[in-house]
Amino acid sequence: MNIGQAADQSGVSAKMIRYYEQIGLISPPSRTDSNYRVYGAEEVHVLRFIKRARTLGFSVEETSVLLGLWQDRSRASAEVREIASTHIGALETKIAELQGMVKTLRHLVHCCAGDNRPDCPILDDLAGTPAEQTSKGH
Amino acid sequence: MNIGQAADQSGVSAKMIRYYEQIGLISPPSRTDSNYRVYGAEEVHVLRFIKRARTLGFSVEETSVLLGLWQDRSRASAEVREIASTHIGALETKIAELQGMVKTLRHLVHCCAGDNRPDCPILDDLAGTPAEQTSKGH
DNA sequence: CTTGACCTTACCATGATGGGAAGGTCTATA
DNA sequence: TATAGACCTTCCCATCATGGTAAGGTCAAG
Repeated sequence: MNIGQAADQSGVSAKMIRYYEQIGLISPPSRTDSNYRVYGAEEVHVLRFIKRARTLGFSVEETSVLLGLWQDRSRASAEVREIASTHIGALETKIAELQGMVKTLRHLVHCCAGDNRPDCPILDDLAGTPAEQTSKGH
Repeated sequence: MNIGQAADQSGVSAKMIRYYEQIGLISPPSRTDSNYRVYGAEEVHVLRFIKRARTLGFSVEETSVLLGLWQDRSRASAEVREIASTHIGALETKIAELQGMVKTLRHLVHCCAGDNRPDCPILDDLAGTPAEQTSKGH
């Protein structure tokens, strides 16, 4: 299987497959006489594992650890669980931050007439003119 | 005021102030004889505007537009409102994505014993062994 | 044998930020 | 006054994950 097929079957672009190989996330595959990379079902399986982990928001670094645990028969599932739990915490922090932003913006949009008058509470708030903290003092 | 004081008062690092100047987000300040950048209250005000917009998740590009609207006396507040609304939509999409990830991970962690047994549903799921879609079939 | 779709490497770009080096300047203190 | 140390300057490099492009080799079908 060439890199293009492997990309199609795994959902990882050919570009990224080469990149993952370069940074050592996956091992270099064998090559044809004409220097084409050759992949088999096992490699595609690994790539799908990577794709799934990335989709779940794990960094490449974390994915590398998970991949190592996956391929290590003597791994402790507690370790995997801990990585996942930590990751959930990070995601929730991020969600809370974004929700804070949305809340503030919603308030601002609500207060903004949206017509052609140059008086705009959104800009006033960004400029810090009224109270510096709009979402708080509501 | 030197760049260091401006950084302290605006919350934007000196490094980023120079960067914003370089990409044209802010105009070059005057300089002392010894080539030091000199900032006043107005410049700090602009920097705070930028800081606030960035904190709210606006990209530098969007911030640039908002800054232009802020400084343009004939601006339409409808335009600002639209930018903010679009931004809220993008943030909410992102939040939904992250929540999807958290949901899947939660399910996985819940199913993972967390002891030393090498059987780990998290890794199984990442590998796509069971059903490819864990968060769906619950 | 040509055409077009693939593959290879190598380099550049993104966005927003940080780090560091090499050198100039300013201020306080010994 | 000399010197130390805290600033400032520019310039270059790194991050993280990904995409693009260019120049060239290969393969399969017509």
